Amino acid sequence: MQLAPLPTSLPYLRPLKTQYMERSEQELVRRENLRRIREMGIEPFPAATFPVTHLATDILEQAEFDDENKATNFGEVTLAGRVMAVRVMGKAAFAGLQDSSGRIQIYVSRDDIAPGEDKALYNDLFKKYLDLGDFIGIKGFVFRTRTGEVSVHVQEFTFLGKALRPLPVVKTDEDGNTYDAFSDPEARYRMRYVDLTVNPQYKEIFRKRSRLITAMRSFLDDLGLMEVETPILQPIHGGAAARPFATHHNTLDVPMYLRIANELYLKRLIVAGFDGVYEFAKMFRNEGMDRTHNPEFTAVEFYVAYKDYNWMMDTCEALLEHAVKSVGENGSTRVTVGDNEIDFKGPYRRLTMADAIMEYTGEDINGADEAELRAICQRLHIHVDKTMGRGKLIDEIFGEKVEGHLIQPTFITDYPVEMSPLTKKHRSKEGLVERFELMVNGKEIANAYSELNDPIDQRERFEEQLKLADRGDDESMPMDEDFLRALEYGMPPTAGIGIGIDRLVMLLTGQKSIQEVLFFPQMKPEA
RNA sequence: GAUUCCUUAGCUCAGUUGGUUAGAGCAUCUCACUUUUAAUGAGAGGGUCCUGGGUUCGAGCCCCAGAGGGAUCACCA
Repeated sequence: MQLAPLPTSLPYLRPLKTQYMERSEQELVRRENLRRIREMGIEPFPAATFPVTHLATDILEQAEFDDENKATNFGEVTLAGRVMAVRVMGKAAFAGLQDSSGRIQIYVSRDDIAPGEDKALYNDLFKKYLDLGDFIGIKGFVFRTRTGEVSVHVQEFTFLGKALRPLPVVKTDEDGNTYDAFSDPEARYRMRYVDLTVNPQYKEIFRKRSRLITAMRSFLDDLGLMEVETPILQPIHGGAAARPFATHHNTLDVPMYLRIANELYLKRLIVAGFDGVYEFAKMFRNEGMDRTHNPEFTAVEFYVAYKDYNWMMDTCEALLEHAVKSVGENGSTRVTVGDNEIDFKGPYRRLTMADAIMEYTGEDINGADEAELRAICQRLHIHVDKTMGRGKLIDEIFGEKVEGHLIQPTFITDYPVEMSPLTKKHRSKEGLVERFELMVNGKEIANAYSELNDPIDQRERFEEQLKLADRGDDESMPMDEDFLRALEYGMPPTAGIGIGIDRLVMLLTGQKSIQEVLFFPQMKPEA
């Protein structure tokens, strides 16, 4: 039995290189300021709750003023956040206070915060020992400056937390031009806490992501489905065609895999007698990384008994329309992606794969055998190799010539059986299965089928997959005897779907890279 | 995995044909300033030029290898 490596050799426990490096001048200054604050008898990391009453943005949006520029609809306000800019002019100063909602200007005058003889609170603490990035709390009143900027006149201020490292200082002028932006993607992704502090505009992507998931969840709840959790650590990695992450359970001394899909477990729950289940699930696939692939990604899957893929198309439309409304501007179902405006209002166009290929290439693949498909590929100048079977050839034609044209939400239906080992055979079309994918902006957003519930057919499909594995296909599905046993106990007809959350968020927020919609995208370890 | 580009101060970036002690703005430090707003004015400090080799009298710059990142392509969702 293999021994686990020593914990200190694990990359994530290795100290960052910067800990060994000499501290920069600015870091030394901040540590000295920290010491001075303690010397004044002030705790730079206080424990007590700070009673915030207002957010910056609420004041900026709602404040109304009298003739003396004092706010009429705000009394005493208490805010907390980071100091992001300071402009000291002798005995008075302006600063930018940034909280979770945005940034508001505060006005600090020496004799207001230090009314007695001792001016240390202003001269030392505020002017000298306060650094950009420090957390403070302020109490004061809302007013408008000579130049018209809504500000808070500070009467009391409280130190709430020291920043020992300098934040990048991003400045924006009155024309909206940004200077010294913290823009290096590597630094942004590795230090998302810095990124979202100095580039708060990116927070909106994650707020939309959160709203989208909340909306989908409430839709599925309203549909009567039950949210469930299924294993992430699995003894057999089933439910999709992908290479898994392998790990090992020490006590059981067995290999385990991080799930590449949760489909087979959700179907077991349909067997168990739940009429509808859903799961927002992290999936893990040990494959390439690029701007549309992260090793872990999120999908929502749901399975509903006594339904078929036609019902699922209707439901998918309704779900997406509802979800996009919750994220879009003013409840709109439309989003602008590059030069395209995409409308998620249903119904969406429904097109069989064969009809789609006919429409965009003029080639008829209905009833075409492998040799005829190869001839079509040659006419269309599509590169193929000998290992490709019928299903793969059709998939190539679709991927090369059709997919990219499908900008508005479009259901592509009726896939070749070879590509779909978990899907029920089509009720009337030989060689096809009852499957659809939803294409939006030229990319797949959802994948759904009438679920295969015939255990004998399912076993044959697994056996076909094993043959692929023997030929060297390392993405083929392994046999799952327990899943087959479950089906043998009987599963009702069921419709199931998986919707990729990350790509949907990318679409709805106009992001070209999946890294922009993940808080902590996977990166190589820092050197 | 392939191709290609990038890596210089805390941040954003210059850096000529290979040539003295590597520069700028912001940030930092000192001083002045009670309604400023990319605050301003005066002065100062701050560098593993990604790493390791090599060529050369001399390398941030040229060559080789490596690391990390971006973009494009292939596979996957």
